[in-house]
Amino acid sequence: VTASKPPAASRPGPRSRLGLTRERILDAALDLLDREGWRQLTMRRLAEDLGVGTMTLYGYFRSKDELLDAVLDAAIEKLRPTVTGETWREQIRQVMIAMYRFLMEHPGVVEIRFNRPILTPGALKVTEAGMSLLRDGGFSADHAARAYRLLFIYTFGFAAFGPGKRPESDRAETVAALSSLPRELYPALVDAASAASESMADETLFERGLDFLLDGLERDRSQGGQNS
Amino acid sequence: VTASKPPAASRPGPRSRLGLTRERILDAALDLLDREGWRQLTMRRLAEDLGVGTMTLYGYFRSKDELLDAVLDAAIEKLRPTVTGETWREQIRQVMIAMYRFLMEHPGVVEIRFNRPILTPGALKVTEAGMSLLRDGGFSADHAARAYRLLFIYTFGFAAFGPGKRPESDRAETVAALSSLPRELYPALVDAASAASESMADETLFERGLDFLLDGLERDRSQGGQNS
DNA sequence: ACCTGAACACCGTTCAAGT
DNA sequence: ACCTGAACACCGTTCAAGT
Repeated sequence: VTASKPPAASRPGPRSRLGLTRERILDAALDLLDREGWRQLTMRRLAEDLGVGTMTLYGYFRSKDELLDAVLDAAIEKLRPTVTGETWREQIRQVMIAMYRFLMEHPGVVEIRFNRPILTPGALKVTEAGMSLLRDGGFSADHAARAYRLLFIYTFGFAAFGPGKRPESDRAETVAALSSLPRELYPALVDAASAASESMADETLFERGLDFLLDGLERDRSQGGQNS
Repeated sequence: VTASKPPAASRPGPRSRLGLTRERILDAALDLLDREGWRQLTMRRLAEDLGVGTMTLYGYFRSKDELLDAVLDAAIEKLRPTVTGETWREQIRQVMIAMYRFLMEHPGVVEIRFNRPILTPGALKVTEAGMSLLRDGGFSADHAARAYRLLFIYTFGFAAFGPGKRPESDRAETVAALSSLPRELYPALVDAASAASESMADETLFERGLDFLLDGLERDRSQGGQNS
């Protein structure tokens, strides 16, 4: 939550005897997070992966919270959307799709973000980029902030609650469970479950919703400052 | 995840010597969840609140996971949207707004749902209701499933990542932190932060995005089965 | 039949000590 | 200066025992 922590540069960590650096710890942490999930990312386990004593980590990060913030920041640095579109709409669309794909590859990032807001430099950079796209596209500061927030929430929400987070086997189980429900009680659900197998790909659904939101934002924008 | 657990009726728990029932436990759990959050909801703490030994709870629920599922199910039972609209659009809109408000009042529900999908009877009932609204409105099984999923994900995502989750003091802090960033690095962000104080209310933003999605769904529907 | 304390295998973190 | 084991206050849950 604190935006005014000592930046990484001013707090390089110890001059390690073990070849340990903040960066190496963060890499190992993101690895563990992506491979085994949020629940397995413990200080003890991470230290074990690195072959050091648990408490050694506290020489590089004051607490697990600080480490998690740093993991997020380092991960987000890897999100560098290539923006080639010509209109604000194409541009922000590319940004959001890149963010969605990024979050799909790093589900742990969504989980961490879920528990607390991120105001870390890397995250701010992304927000700044998106917002300035909108400003350049003719949105007022106010309007741009709302539009970005809406798109951001949508994208994170999709990454968090959309399908595709779980492995394929889980999904098959779910479809099977739904299909076998009593049709008297859940007619619409059972029908939908049968149709679900050949349903739209997740990313396609994401993009469709995204386009709906962009349609709306575009309409609002061209009508000038609407309400509020 | 399992949809075929023994329903509550067939597993009434012990004939308590302490006046304890599944229901009383669930009430206490939801209370604790809403008041102190997901992290405080521990078996030990819950037992303490109820004035019983920790292990007593395991006579009523096989595990914490099973208890959480039951908490969710009980909570969702309280979500009974009053649907007075005449068109599918008005109807599903009312459902989603009711869901959003419900989730705002019970943030813990979002947190639990985040960690695993819910296929509990209460949750299924809500889905069934929403889906059949759409079917009645002329959506195909396939189309209705996708539309509902999109709206559901949006609503949960907004409840999870939208503002308003945290207390007002946190938000003020955030705005202050953003405003004090170096304007050279984050011009759009700083501008937006200053404008943010008089920004749109959260629920208004939620409804606006919701309407955008509904606009899109309506357009698709009247154009008949689009792609996929 | 219902309830429970002790114990086990885990957490994050403090503290005092090692080199 | 860098690293760490022991210890503390927590988890969920098993197990054996109480009534």
